[in-house]
Amino acid sequence: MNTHYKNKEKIDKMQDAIIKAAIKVYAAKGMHGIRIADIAKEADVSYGLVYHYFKNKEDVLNAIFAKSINIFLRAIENAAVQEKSLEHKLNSITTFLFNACKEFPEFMYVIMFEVIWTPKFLETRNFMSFTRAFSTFEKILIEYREKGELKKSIDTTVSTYMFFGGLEMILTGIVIKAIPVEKTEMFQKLSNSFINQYINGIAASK
Amino acid sequence: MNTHYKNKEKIDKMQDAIIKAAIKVYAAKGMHGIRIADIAKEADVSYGLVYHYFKNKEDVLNAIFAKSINIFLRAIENAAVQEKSLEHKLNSITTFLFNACKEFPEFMYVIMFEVIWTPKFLETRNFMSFTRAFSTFEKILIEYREKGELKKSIDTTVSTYMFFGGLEMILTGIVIKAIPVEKTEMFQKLSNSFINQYINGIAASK
DNA sequence: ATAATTTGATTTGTTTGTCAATAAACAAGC
DNA sequence: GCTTGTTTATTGACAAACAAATCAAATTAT
Repeated sequence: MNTHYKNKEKIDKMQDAIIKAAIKVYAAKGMHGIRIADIAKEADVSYGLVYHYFKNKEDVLNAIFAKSINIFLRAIENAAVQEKSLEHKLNSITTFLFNACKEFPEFMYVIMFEVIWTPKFLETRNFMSFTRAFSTFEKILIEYREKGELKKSIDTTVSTYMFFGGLEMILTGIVIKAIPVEKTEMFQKLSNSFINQYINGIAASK
Repeated sequence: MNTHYKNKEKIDKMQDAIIKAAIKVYAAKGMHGIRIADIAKEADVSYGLVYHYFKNKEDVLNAIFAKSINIFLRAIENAAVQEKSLEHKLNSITTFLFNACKEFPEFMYVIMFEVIWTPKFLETRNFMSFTRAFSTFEKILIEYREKGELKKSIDTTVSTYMFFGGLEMILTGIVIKAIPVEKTEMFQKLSNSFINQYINGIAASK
């Protein structure tokens, strides 16, 4: 029984190491260019060992997907529950993602460029968790609209998509270095600008 | 001389037909799954003929990319020049893209899911034209900010990314049918909601 | 008759997934 | 705590599968 646990732990560790390597390769070569041989090399294990821990290549890819998507989910659902004001909730989500961009750029790269928009992904139940995130967010908006803090006229679906779309595009800009971020404070500044414009719009107030 | 012209025309037509087929295959199988054999079949030509009109597979992909990206560019740069008010400019861009979604969903699918976020794409000068579109848009915002129609405090880079990001996400939602659009009028409604929220934000006015 | 187009079978190259051999980890008996 | 047997991890060479690119032959247009 004790040994059982140890084995499972070891297996998990090894799988994780391989996935980590796979993500690195993925980020460098993309969905198409990724090769088991490269993953093995990056993980510093033999070719065959990858097949000891994963059934096949698809299995590896799915593992990447599954691991990736959970980052998003937890951040959003946490924020939905934990924070009090709308602004705090939004800030909690964006800050989390901006930090992830800063700390695990390769990881975020994979999530944003490859995982989300892959046809394979769109078919899996990973996608379901993605839409769940969207609807969790939309519920927050609806709640605050009913409280009177948001315009009665807004289409919350559109708002939801705008939030994630806008955020994703900015994160993308950062990851591909189209938006330069020299100092760490810049992240907070970007995050604030984003939320402020999202809530208040860009038009000059009359 | 005359024959020369005719040849060029014919070649263009053939290349176009193959690209069109390639886009269809691309939409169905993605960057990874696309095979010359499938393209040939879809275009109803022999395998070898694809290699008569294109140097190799990469050449075909590049042709897809190049063709795709121009749609975006023209819409944006047209709007920048033609329309008068900011709202009209924005509306011109969104309407164009919403219509494209309606009329060529496969095409838009390829552009949004595959072309834009492919590492290969990010390296090419296709990407340059993409950033050019962004900066064209940003210039519009700066112009109207100076006119006093937009808040002095906005970060125009963030606003630009929010616009394209939000728009892209909504278009994505439509293409993958996460946002259902039964009637054609819905497109206009979505487009209006988007622009209105983009300009005025979501917060209730005090 | 000549040139341009079109074909698909063949070659060439690459990558997956298998497998038999080896090493390490572990448990049981002495 | 040492020996032996058994299971599990690890290796890399290899075969099978697959898809790209080539090319000589056939067709069609001029």
